[in-house]
Amino acid sequence: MARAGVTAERLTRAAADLADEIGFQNVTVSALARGFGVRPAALYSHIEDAQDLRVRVAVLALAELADRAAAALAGRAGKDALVAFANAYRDYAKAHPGRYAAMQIELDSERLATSAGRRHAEMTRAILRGYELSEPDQTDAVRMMHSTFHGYVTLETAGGFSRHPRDVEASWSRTLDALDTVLRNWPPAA
Amino acid sequence: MARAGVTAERLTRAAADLADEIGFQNVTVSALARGFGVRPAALYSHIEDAQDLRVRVAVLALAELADRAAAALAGRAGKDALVAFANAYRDYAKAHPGRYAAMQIELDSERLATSAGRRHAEMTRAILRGYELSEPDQTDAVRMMHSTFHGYVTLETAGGFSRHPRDVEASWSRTLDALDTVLRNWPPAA
DNA sequence: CTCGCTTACTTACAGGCTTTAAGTATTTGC
DNA sequence: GCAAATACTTAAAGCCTGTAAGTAAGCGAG
Repeated sequence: MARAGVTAERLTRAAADLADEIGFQNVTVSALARGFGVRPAALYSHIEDAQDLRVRVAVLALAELADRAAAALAGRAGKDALVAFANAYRDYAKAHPGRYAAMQIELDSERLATSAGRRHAEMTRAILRGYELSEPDQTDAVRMMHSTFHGYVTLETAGGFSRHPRDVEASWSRTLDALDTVLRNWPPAA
Repeated sequence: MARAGVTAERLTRAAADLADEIGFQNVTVSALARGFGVRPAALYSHIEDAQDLRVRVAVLALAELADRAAAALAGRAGKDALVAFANAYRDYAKAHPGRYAAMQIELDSERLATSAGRRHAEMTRAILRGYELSEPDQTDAVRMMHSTFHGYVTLETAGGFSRHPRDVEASWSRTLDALDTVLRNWPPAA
Protein backbone atom coordinates (compact mmCIF):
# COMPACT_ATOMS: atom_id res chain seq x y z
CA MET A 1 0.00 0.00 0.00
CA ALA A 2 2.40 2.67 -1.14
CA ARG A 3 1.15 6.23 -0.79
CA ALA A 4 0.06 7.95 -3.94
CA GLY A 5 1.35 11.36 -2.92
CA VAL A 6 -1.91 13.17 -3.30
CA THR A 7 -2.03 16.82 -2.29
CA ALA A 8 -4.67 19.48 -2.69
CA GLU A 9 -2.49 21.24 -5.26
CA ARG A 10 -1.96 18.14 -7.37
CA LEU A 11 -5.65 17.34 -7.16
CA THR A 12 -6.54 20.82 -8.31
CA ARG A 13 -4.13 20.69 -11.22
CA ALA A 14 -5.32 17.23 -12.24
CA ALA A 15 -8.94 18.34 -11.97
CA ALA A 16 -8.20 21.34 -14.17
CA ASP A 17 -6.48 19.19 -16.79
CA LEU A 18 -9.31 16.70 -16.67
CA ALA A 19 -11.81 19.53 -17.09
CA ASP A 20 -10.00 20.71 -20.22
CA GLU A 21 -10.16 17.19 -21.58
CA ILE A 22 -13.64 15.98 -20.75
CA GLY A 23 -15.46 19.15 -19.71
CA PHE A 24 -15.76 20.80 -16.32
CA GLN A 25 -19.22 19.32 -15.74
CA ASN A 26 -17.86 15.81 -16.09
CA VAL A 27 -15.10 16.16 -13.51
CA THR A 28 -16.09 14.01 -10.55
CA VAL A 29 -14.31 13.11 -7.37
CA SER A 30 -14.48 9.49 -8.45
CA ALA A 31 -12.92 10.09 -11.85
CA LEU A 32 -10.19 12.12 -10.24
CA ALA A 33 -9.47 9.37 -7.70
CA ARG A 34 -9.26 6.87 -10.53
CA GLY A 35 -6.57 8.99 -12.15
CA PHE A 36 -4.51 8.81 -8.98
CA GLY A 37 -5.09 5.07 -8.56
CA VAL A 38 -6.82 5.70 -5.30
CA ARG A 39 -10.29 5.22 -3.76
CA PRO A 40 -12.66 8.21 -3.91
CA ALA A 41 -12.81 8.48 -0.13
CA ALA A 42 -9.08 9.13 -0.01
CA LEU A 43 -9.51 12.52 -1.63
CA TYR A 44 -11.60 13.82 1.26
CA SER A 45 -8.43 14.07 3.33
CA HIS A 46 -7.26 16.80 0.96
CA ILE A 47 -10.42 18.54 -0.17
CA GLU A 48 -13.55 19.38 1.76
CA ASP A 49 -16.02 18.17 -0.83
CA ALA A 50 -16.73 18.26 -4.55
CA GLN A 51 -17.68 21.94 -4.48
CA ASP A 52 -14.42 22.80 -2.74
CA LEU A 53 -12.57 21.09 -5.58
CA ARG A 54 -14.48 23.12 -8.16
CA VAL A 55 -13.71 26.34 -6.37
CA ARG A 56 -10.01 25.46 -6.24
CA VAL A 57 -9.98 24.89 -9.99
CA ALA A 58 -11.72 28.21 -10.52
CA VAL A 59 -9.18 30.07 -8.38
CA LEU A 60 -6.31 28.32 -10.17
CA ALA A 61 -7.72 29.29 -13.56
CA LEU A 62 -8.27 32.89 -12.50
CA ALA A 63 -4.67 33.12 -11.35
CA GLU A 64 -3.30 31.55 -14.53
CA LEU A 65 -5.34 33.87 -16.69
CA ALA A 66 -4.26 36.89 -14.66
CA ASP A 67 -0.63 35.89 -15.18
CA ARG A 68 -1.05 35.63 -18.92
CA ALA A 69 -2.99 38.84 -19.15
CA ALA A 70 -0.36 40.67 -17.13
CA ALA A 71 2.38 39.35 -19.39
CA ALA A 72 0.45 40.38 -22.48
CA LEU A 73 -0.16 43.82 -21.08
CA ALA A 74 3.45 44.55 -20.15
CA GLY A 75 4.82 47.55 -22.01
CA ARG A 76 1.68 48.21 -23.99
CA ALA A 77 -0.83 51.05 -23.89
CA GLY A 78 -3.97 52.21 -25.65
CA LYS A 79 -5.48 50.00 -28.29
CA ASP A 80 -2.35 47.89 -28.30
CA ALA A 81 -2.98 47.00 -24.68
CA LEU A 82 -6.67 46.44 -25.28
CA VAL A 83 -6.03 43.97 -28.08
CA ALA A 84 -3.26 42.15 -26.22
CA PHE A 85 -5.41 41.77 -23.13
CA ALA A 86 -8.45 40.63 -25.06
CA ASN A 87 -6.44 38.09 -27.02
CA ALA A 88 -4.84 36.72 -23.88
CA TYR A 89 -8.32 36.30 -22.47
CA ARG A 90 -9.73 34.59 -25.54
CA ASP A 91 -6.68 32.44 -26.21
CA TYR A 92 -6.73 31.15 -22.67
CA ALA A 93 -10.41 30.29 -22.89
CA LYS A 94 -9.90 28.42 -26.15
CA ALA A 95 -6.84 26.56 -24.94
CA HIS A 96 -8.42 25.71 -21.60
CA PRO A 97 -12.18 25.35 -21.99
CA GLY A 98 -12.55 23.36 -18.79
CA ARG A 99 -10.63 25.87 -16.71
CA TYR A 100 -12.58 28.69 -18.32
CA ALA A 101 -15.87 27.00 -17.48
CA ALA A 102 -14.66 26.62 -13.90
CA MET A 103 -14.10 30.36 -13.69
CA GLN A 104 -17.82 30.91 -14.20
CA ILE A 105 -18.98 29.30 -10.97
CA GLU A 106 -20.10 31.75 -8.34
CA LEU A 107 -17.31 32.50 -5.92
CA ASP A 108 -18.17 33.98 -2.56
CA SER A 109 -16.83 37.51 -2.30
CA GLU A 110 -14.25 36.50 0.29
CA ARG A 111 -12.59 34.05 -2.00
CA LEU A 112 -12.80 36.37 -4.97
CA ALA A 113 -11.20 39.22 -3.13
CA THR A 114 -8.33 37.00 -2.05
CA SER A 115 -7.98 35.49 -5.47
CA ALA A 116 -7.07 36.93 -8.82
CA GLY A 117 -10.44 38.55 -9.38
CA ARG A 118 -9.03 41.79 -8.07
CA ARG A 119 -6.05 41.60 -10.41
CA HIS A 120 -8.33 41.29 -13.40
CA ALA A 121 -10.29 44.38 -12.45
CA GLU A 122 -7.08 46.33 -11.92
CA MET A 123 -5.68 45.33 -15.29
CA THR A 124 -8.86 46.30 -17.07
CA ARG A 125 -8.67 49.69 -15.41
CA ALA A 126 -5.04 49.98 -16.41
CA ILE A 127 -6.03 49.58 -20.04
CA LEU A 128 -8.56 52.34 -19.66
CA ARG A 129 -5.87 54.74 -18.52
CA GLY A 130 -5.05 55.14 -22.19
CA TYR A 131 -8.56 56.36 -22.87
CA GLU A 132 -8.86 59.02 -20.22
CA LEU A 133 -12.23 58.11 -18.80
CA SER A 134 -13.23 59.37 -15.37
CA GLU A 135 -15.68 57.80 -12.96
CA PRO A 136 -18.33 56.58 -13.26
CA ASP A 137 -17.69 56.19 -16.98
CA GLN A 138 -14.60 54.15 -16.22
CA THR A 139 -16.55 51.55 -14.27
CA ASP A 140 -19.21 51.40 -16.95
CA ALA A 141 -16.53 50.87 -19.56
CA VAL A 142 -14.85 48.16 -17.49
CA ARG A 143 -18.16 46.35 -17.26
CA MET A 144 -18.84 46.68 -20.96
CA MET A 145 -15.36 45.45 -21.90
CA HIS A 146 -15.56 42.47 -19.63
CA SER A 147 -19.05 41.66 -20.90
CA THR A 148 -17.94 41.79 -24.50
CA PHE A 149 -14.92 39.55 -23.95
CA HIS A 150 -16.78 37.07 -21.85
CA GLY A 151 -19.84 37.03 -24.05
CA TYR A 152 -17.90 36.60 -27.26
CA VAL A 153 -15.73 33.81 -25.92
CA THR A 154 -18.65 31.98 -24.35
CA LEU A 155 -20.83 32.16 -27.43
CA GLU A 156 -17.94 31.24 -29.71
CA THR A 157 -16.94 28.15 -27.72
CA ALA A 158 -20.59 27.14 -27.42
CA GLY A 159 -20.77 27.13 -31.20
CA GLY A 160 -23.14 30.08 -31.33
CA PHE A 161 -21.34 31.69 -34.24
CA SER A 162 -20.78 28.60 -36.32
CA ARG A 163 -23.90 28.76 -38.46
CA HIS A 164 -22.69 31.75 -40.44
CA PRO A 165 -19.79 31.62 -42.87
CA ARG A 166 -18.17 34.86 -41.68
CA ASP A 167 -14.74 34.14 -40.17
CA VAL A 168 -15.03 34.18 -36.38
CA GLU A 169 -11.47 35.45 -36.09
CA ALA A 170 -12.24 38.43 -38.28
CA SER A 171 -15.38 39.28 -36.34
CA TRP A 172 -13.35 39.22 -33.14
CA SER A 173 -10.79 41.58 -34.58
CA ARG A 174 -13.51 43.96 -35.76
CA THR A 175 -15.23 43.75 -32.38
CA LEU A 176 -12.01 44.92 -30.75
CA ASP A 177 -11.79 47.75 -33.28
CA ALA A 178 -15.33 48.71 -32.36
CA LEU A 179 -14.54 48.56 -28.66
CA ASP A 180 -11.54 50.82 -29.19
CA THR A 181 -13.71 53.22 -31.16
CA VAL A 182 -16.33 53.48 -28.46
CA LEU A 183 -13.74 53.90 -25.71
CA ARG A 184 -12.21 56.81 -27.62
CA ASN A 185 -15.66 58.29 -28.21
CA TRP A 186 -17.40 57.43 -24.98
CA PRO A 187 -20.84 59.02 -25.14
CA PRO A 188 -21.52 61.81 -22.61
CA ALA A 189 -24.10 61.04 -19.92
CA ALA A 190 -27.62 61.97 -20.98
CA MET B 1 -53.65 4.40 -9.00
CA ALA B 2 -55.10 7.43 -10.75
CA ARG B 3 -53.03 8.78 -13.60
CA ALA B 4 -51.08 11.91 -12.97
CA GLY B 5 -51.58 13.35 -16.43
CA VAL B 6 -47.93 13.78 -17.20
CA THR B 7 -47.03 14.98 -20.69
CA ALA B 8 -43.76 16.08 -22.22
CA GLU B 9 -45.06 19.66 -22.36
CA ARG B 10 -46.06 19.75 -18.70
CA LEU B 11 -42.76 18.19 -17.73
CA THR B 12 -40.86 20.79 -19.70
CA ARG B 13 -42.81 23.64 -18.16
CA ALA B 14 -42.42 22.23 -14.66
CA ALA B 15 -38.71 21.68 -15.22
CA ALA B 16 -38.35 25.28 -16.40
CA ASP B 17 -40.19 26.59 -13.35
CA LEU B 18 -38.12 24.39 -11.09
CA ALA B 19 -34.95 25.63 -12.75
CA ASP B 20 -35.95 29.22 -12.06
CA GLU B 21 -36.52 28.31 -8.42
CA ILE B 22 -33.60 26.07 -7.54
CA GLY B 23 -31.19 26.53 -10.44
CA PHE B 24 -30.94 24.69 -13.73
CA GLN B 25 -28.09 22.51 -12.46
CA ASN B 26 -30.25 21.20 -9.64
CA VAL B 27 -33.15 20.07 -11.81
CA THR B 28 -33.16 16.28 -11.74
CA VAL B 29 -35.54 13.74 -13.14
CA SER B 30 -36.15 12.56 -9.60
CA ALA B 31 -37.03 16.00 -8.26
CA LEU B 32 -39.34 16.56 -11.18
CA ALA B 33 -41.08 13.22 -10.61
CA ARG B 34 -41.54 14.14 -6.97
CA GLY B 35 -43.35 17.29 -8.03
CA PHE B 36 -45.80 15.22 -10.04
CA GLY B 37 -46.29 12.69 -7.25
CA VAL B 38 -44.89 9.97 -9.45
CA ARG B 39 -41.91 7.59 -9.54
CA PRO B 40 -38.85 8.74 -11.51
CA ALA B 41 -39.14 5.84 -13.94
CA ALA B 42 -42.57 7.08 -15.03
CA LEU B 43 -41.04 10.13 -16.70
CA TYR B 44 -39.08 8.02 -19.14
CA SER B 45 -42.33 7.34 -21.00
CA HIS B 46 -42.44 11.02 -21.92
CA ILE B 47 -38.83 12.07 -22.22
CA GLU B 48 -35.89 10.18 -23.63
CA ASP B 49 -33.48 10.92 -20.84
CA ALA B 50 -32.27 13.75 -18.61
CA GLN B 51 -30.45 15.48 -21.46
CA ASP B 52 -33.59 15.42 -23.59
CA LEU B 53 -35.40 17.21 -20.77
CA ARG B 54 -32.69 19.87 -20.61
CA VAL B 55 -32.86 20.46 -24.34
CA ARG B 56 -36.64 20.83 -24.17
CA VAL B 57 -36.31 23.48 -21.48
CA ALA B 58 -33.72 25.28 -23.58
CA VAL B 59 -35.97 25.29 -26.65
CA LEU B 60 -38.91 26.48 -24.56
CA ALA B 61 -36.85 29.32 -23.12
CA LEU B 62 -35.54 30.35 -26.53
CA ALA B 63 -39.09 30.53 -27.87
CA GLU B 64 -40.35 32.51 -24.88
CA LEU B 65 -37.52 34.98 -25.15
CA ALA B 66 -38.03 35.35 -28.88
CA ASP B 67 -41.71 36.15 -28.26
CA ARG B 68 -40.87 38.85 -25.76
CA ALA B 69 -38.13 40.32 -27.89
CA ALA B 70 -40.45 40.42 -30.89
CA ALA B 71 -43.12 42.18 -28.84
CA ALA B 72 -40.59 44.69 -27.53
CA LEU B 73 -39.32 45.36 -31.01
CA ALA B 74 -42.70 45.99 -32.61
CA GLY B 75 -43.01 49.48 -34.03
CA ARG B 76 -39.55 50.60 -32.95
CA ALA B 77 -36.42 51.45 -34.91
CA GLY B 78 -32.89 52.69 -34.36
CA LYS B 79 -31.66 53.12 -30.82
CA ASP B 80 -35.20 52.75 -29.55
CA ALA B 81 -35.31 49.25 -30.98
CA LEU B 82 -31.83 48.44 -29.68
CA VAL B 83 -32.73 49.42 -26.12
CA ALA B 84 -36.10 47.66 -26.18
CA PHE B 85 -34.54 44.46 -27.49
CA ALA B 86 -31.68 44.56 -25.01
CA ASN B 87 -33.99 45.18 -22.09
CA ALA B 88 -36.31 42.36 -23.13
CA TYR B 89 -33.27 40.10 -23.20
CA ARG B 90 -31.95 41.20 -19.82
CA ASP B 91 -35.34 41.31 -18.11
CA TYR B 92 -36.09 37.80 -19.24
CA ALA B 93 -32.77 36.54 -17.94
CA LYS B 94 -33.29 38.20 -14.57
CA ALA B 95 -36.88 37.00 -14.23
CA HIS B 96 -36.02 33.47 -15.37
CA PRO B 97 -32.46 32.62 -14.38
CA GLY B 98 -33.04 28.89 -14.68
CA ARG B 99 -34.52 29.16 -18.15
CA TYR B 100 -31.72 31.48 -19.16
CA ALA B 101 -29.11 29.01 -17.93
CA ALA B 102 -30.86 26.30 -19.92
CA MET B 103 -30.44 28.36 -23.09
CA GLN B 104 -26.68 28.10 -22.74
CA ILE B 105 -26.42 24.35 -23.26
CA GLU B 106 -25.08 23.34 -26.62
CA LEU B 107 -27.88 22.58 -29.03
CA ASP B 108 -27.15 20.54 -32.11
CA SER B 109 -27.52 22.67 -35.21
CA GLU B 110 -30.61 20.77 -36.31
CA ARG B 111 -32.53 21.63 -33.21
CA LEU B 112 -31.31 25.20 -33.22
CA ALA B 113 -32.37 25.78 -36.80
CA THR B 114 -35.82 24.46 -36.05
CA SER B 115 -36.06 26.39 -32.84
CA ALA B 116 -36.13 30.05 -32.06
CA GLY B 117 -32.40 30.53 -32.55
CA ARG B 118 -33.06 31.66 -36.09
CA ARG B 119 -35.66 34.19 -34.94
CA HIS B 120 -33.16 35.77 -32.59
CA ALA B 121 -30.62 36.24 -35.31
CA GLU B 122 -33.24 37.76 -37.60
CA MET B 123 -34.39 40.22 -34.96
CA THR B 124 -30.87 41.34 -34.25
CA ARG B 125 -30.38 41.98 -37.94
CA ALA B 126 -33.66 43.88 -38.04
CA ILE B 127 -32.33 46.26 -35.41
CA LEU B 128 -29.24 46.84 -37.47
CA ARG B 129 -31.34 48.01 -40.40
CA GLY B 130 -31.55 51.32 -38.60
CA TYR B 131 -27.77 51.61 -38.67
CA GLU B 132 -27.13 50.95 -42.34
CA LEU B 133 -24.33 48.45 -42.02
CA SER B 134 -23.51 46.22 -44.97
CA GLU B 135 -21.87 42.81 -44.88
CA PRO B 136 -19.61 41.64 -43.40
CA ASP B 137 -19.85 44.51 -40.91
CA GLN B 138 -23.43 43.57 -40.18
CA THR B 139 -22.50 40.07 -39.06
CA ASP B 140 -19.64 41.41 -36.99
CA ALA B 141 -22.00 43.86 -35.32
CA VAL B 142 -24.58 41.14 -34.66
CA ARG B 143 -21.91 39.09 -32.95
CA MET B 144 -20.69 41.99 -30.89
CA MET B 145 -24.20 42.95 -29.81
CA HIS B 146 -25.09 39.44 -28.81
CA SER B 147 -21.79 39.07 -26.95
CA THR B 148 -22.35 42.26 -25.02
CA PHE B 149 -25.90 41.36 -24.00
CA HIS B 150 -25.04 37.83 -23.07
CA GLY B 151 -21.84 38.74 -21.30
CA TYR B 152 -23.38 41.53 -19.28
CA VAL B 153 -26.36 39.48 -18.18
CA THR B 154 -24.24 36.46 -17.33
CA LEU B 155 -21.73 38.42 -15.31
CA GLU B 156 -24.43 40.44 -13.58
CA THR B 157 -26.45 37.42 -12.50
CA ALA B 158 -23.26 35.65 -11.40
CA GLY B 159 -22.60 38.58 -9.07
CA GLY B 160 -19.56 39.72 -11.00
CA PHE B 161 -20.48 43.39 -10.75
CA SER B 162 -21.53 43.42 -7.14
CA ARG B 163 -18.24 44.36 -5.55
CA HIS B 164 -18.35 47.91 -6.88
CA PRO B 165 -20.84 50.52 -5.67
CA ARG B 166 -21.72 51.82 -9.13
CA ASP B 167 -25.36 51.12 -9.95
CA VAL B 168 -25.57 48.10 -12.24
CA GLU B 169 -28.69 49.49 -13.89
CA ALA B 170 -26.88 52.70 -14.79
CA SER B 171 -23.90 50.83 -16.23
CA TRP B 172 -26.28 48.81 -18.38
CA SER B 173 -27.93 51.93 -19.70
CA ARG B 174 -24.55 53.47 -20.51
CA THR B 175 -23.41 50.27 -22.15
CA LEU B 176 -26.39 50.49 -24.49
CA ASP B 177 -25.54 54.12 -25.20
CA ALA B 178 -22.02 53.00 -26.06
CA LEU B 179 -23.31 50.22 -28.28
CA ASP B 180 -25.52 52.69 -30.11
CA THR B 181 -22.57 55.02 -30.52
CA VAL B 182 -20.35 52.37 -32.03
CA LEU B 183 -23.06 51.12 -34.36
CA ARG B 184 -23.54 54.64 -35.68
CA ASN B 185 -19.77 55.06 -36.06
CA TRP B 186 -18.76 51.58 -37.09
CA PRO B 187 -15.03 51.68 -37.79
CA PRO B 188 -13.99 51.10 -41.40
CA ALA B 189 -12.06 47.90 -42.08
CA ALA B 190 -8.32 48.34 -41.73
C1' DC C 1 -71.20 -2.99 -22.48
C1' DT C 2 -67.19 -5.63 -22.65
C1' DC C 3 -63.14 -7.28 -24.94
C1' DG C 4 -58.68 -6.22 -26.15
C1' DC C 5 -55.09 -2.94 -27.29
C1' DT C 6 -52.39 1.00 -26.06
C1' DT C 7 -50.46 3.76 -22.76
C1' DA C 8 -49.32 5.30 -17.96
C1' DC C 9 -47.49 4.06 -14.18
C1' DT C 10 -45.47 0.68 -10.77
C1' DT C 11 -41.77 -2.15 -8.53
C1' DA C 12 -37.24 -4.05 -8.90
C1' DC C 13 -32.78 -3.59 -9.91
C1' DA C 14 -28.06 -2.36 -11.67
C1' DG C 15 -24.60 0.92 -11.60
C1' DG C 16 -22.50 5.46 -10.56
C1' DC C 17 -21.49 9.42 -7.62
C1' DT C 18 -20.89 11.76 -2.86
C1' DT C 19 -19.77 11.66 1.66
C1' DT C 20 -19.11 9.91 6.49
C1' DA C 21 -17.21 6.63 9.78
C1' DA C 22 -14.13 3.48 11.36
C1' DG C 23 -10.09 0.85 10.74
C1' DT C 24 -5.20 -0.12 8.91
C1' DA C 25 -0.85 1.07 7.22
C1' DT C 26 2.88 4.36 6.56
C1' DT C 27 5.57 8.17 7.52
C1' DT C 28 7.48 11.76 10.55
C1' DG C 29 9.66 13.66 14.48
C1' DC C 30 11.31 13.45 18.96
C1' DG D 1 12.74 3.11 17.91
C1' DC D 2 8.30 4.55 19.38
C1' DA D 3 4.29 7.68 19.46
C1' DA D 4 1.62 10.75 17.01
C1' DA D 5 0.04 12.39 12.77
C1' DT D 6 -1.33 11.46 8.31
C1' DA D 7 -2.62 8.70 4.05
C1' DC D 8 -5.23 5.47 2.60
C1' DT D 9 -8.58 1.44 2.98
C1' DT D 10 -13.22 -0.85 3.39
C1' DA D 11 -18.03 -0.34 4.53
C1' DA D 12 -22.18 1.71 4.13
C1' DA D 13 -26.00 5.12 3.49
C1' DG D 14 -28.31 8.09 0.38
C1' DC D 15 -29.36 10.05 -3.98
C1' DC D 16 -29.36 9.96 -9.01
C1' DT D 17 -30.00 7.79 -13.88
C1' DG D 18 -31.88 4.42 -16.66
C1' DT D 19 -33.74 -0.38 -18.08
C1' DA D 20 -36.89 -4.26 -17.70
C1' DA D 21 -40.89 -6.40 -16.58
C1' DG D 22 -45.35 -6.27 -14.58
C1' DT D 23 -50.02 -4.09 -13.42
C1' DA D 24 -53.70 -1.01 -13.97
C1' DA D 25 -56.32 2.43 -16.39
C1' DG D 26 -58.43 4.35 -20.36
C1' DC D 27 -60.14 3.93 -25.18
C1' DG D 28 -61.98 2.24 -29.46
C1' DA D 29 -64.57 -1.45 -31.88
C1' DG D 30 -67.83 -4.68 -32.15
